[in-house]
Amino acid sequence: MPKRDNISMSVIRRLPRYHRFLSHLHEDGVTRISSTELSDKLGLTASQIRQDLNCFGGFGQQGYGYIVDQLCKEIGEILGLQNQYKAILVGAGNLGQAIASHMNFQADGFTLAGIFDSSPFKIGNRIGGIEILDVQELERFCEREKPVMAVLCVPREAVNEISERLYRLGIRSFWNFSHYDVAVQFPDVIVENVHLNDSLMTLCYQIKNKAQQAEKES
Amino acid sequence: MPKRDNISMSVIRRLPRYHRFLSHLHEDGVTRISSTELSDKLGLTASQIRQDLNCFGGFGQQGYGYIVDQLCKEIGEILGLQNQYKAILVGAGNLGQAIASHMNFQADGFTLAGIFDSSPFKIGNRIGGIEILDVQELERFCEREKPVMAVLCVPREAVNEISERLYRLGIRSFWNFSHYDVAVQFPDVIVENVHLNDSLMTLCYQIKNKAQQAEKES
DNA sequence: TAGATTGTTAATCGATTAACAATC
DNA sequence: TAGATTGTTAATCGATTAACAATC
Repeated sequence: MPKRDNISMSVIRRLPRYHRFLSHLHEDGVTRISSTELSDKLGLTASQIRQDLNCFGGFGQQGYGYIVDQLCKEIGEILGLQNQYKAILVGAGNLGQAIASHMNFQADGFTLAGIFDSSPFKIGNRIGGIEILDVQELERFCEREKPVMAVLCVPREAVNEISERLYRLGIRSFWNFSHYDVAVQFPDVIVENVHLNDSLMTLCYQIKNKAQQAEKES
Repeated sequence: MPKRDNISMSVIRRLPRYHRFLSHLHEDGVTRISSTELSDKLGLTASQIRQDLNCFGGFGQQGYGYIVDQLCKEIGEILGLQNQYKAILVGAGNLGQAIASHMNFQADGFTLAGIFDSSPFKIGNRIGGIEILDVQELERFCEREKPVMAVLCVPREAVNEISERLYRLGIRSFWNFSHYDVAVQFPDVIVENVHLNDSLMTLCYQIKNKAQQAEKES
């Protein structure tokens, strides 16, 4: 029940953080919080928090603040975490295996339903109770299970081929860990990129920049 | 040799992507490119690309465009990739191991100099030629090697303790994979967060939102 | 030179912050 | 009721886009 229709990605990207903080507050037994207190903890302005929340509805009470538990649940619903969208993971290398075992997909709105790799050394192994299947099984699996999202942990050379194949199998959303941008041209595709290299380079710049600033001041 | 001093993070975060595309173009034997061509490939405006680059200098030639190879190197230098900052990784669980073996730190401006864990089952093992050391060795190691960056792959309960300890050992920058925000209060700390859960939740929202839009239209 | 494309200034757009009336 | 804090409108700030003169 959004009040507005086009919520900007800037707002959306802050919601998981709100959700996380609120769930911790709840765990710690905090029952109510004001936008000002929350803004202190998060390093944002109270104004921004109220603006963000009011994109979706008036969750607070004037003169009182927000009920932690309730607000947390509301944000969870806005994000759609209860949906448990069916996902598959393709590429059970180092990173793929780590993602499969380390992430709590359930808590983030997904169910990991299948893992695929092409290496005979990996096929048949299990990660967190899920068997690694041959990529050749993709077609059969997708027809039966109809997953809606694919985690891409394949090497960059394989990204284009595999993403197009998955598109043909009805998958319209990708969580992409490969070092290259998914190039599926179809307009109805959602891609969330996790470019670890880009993130690391950004950190490098910040370090370099700080050093330069310090140098200049001396 | 930046022309301006305060480059916004919006600009910085686009640089690694430019760098990546240009290095591919270079590999593919492309020698020159115009901002318009580049903007097509990247899904940005030509204006934005020229604005971004001109924060740092005039790297192009009027009437001609940019020399791919040269521009790529310039961006690499802006990012500081040649620095090879010394880094350590703390927490050799699933994710930590994957990061250590999967990432090419060298290409992104860093050298991975040490890996630390507290589990006796892991200490002594090697990841990509680097031995996993006991976290108790941190003090000795840091005094000797003076790393400037730490990759945090520890569970959330440990983040605060470990980050403060690393701060005391002179580390001022963190690449944080733990599900919680690094809370080091000191102002001279640089934190680059990789919140995989947040990313996944954002993807969940986008899927939910698209489904709702489709429903409304029917 | 003519054509192309940059570098840069000005205009627009969107996101954040400030202010305050509404109201619990 | 008085005090507090929201929801919301208006003001500001920053980032993106458009336009064009400079120049290769």
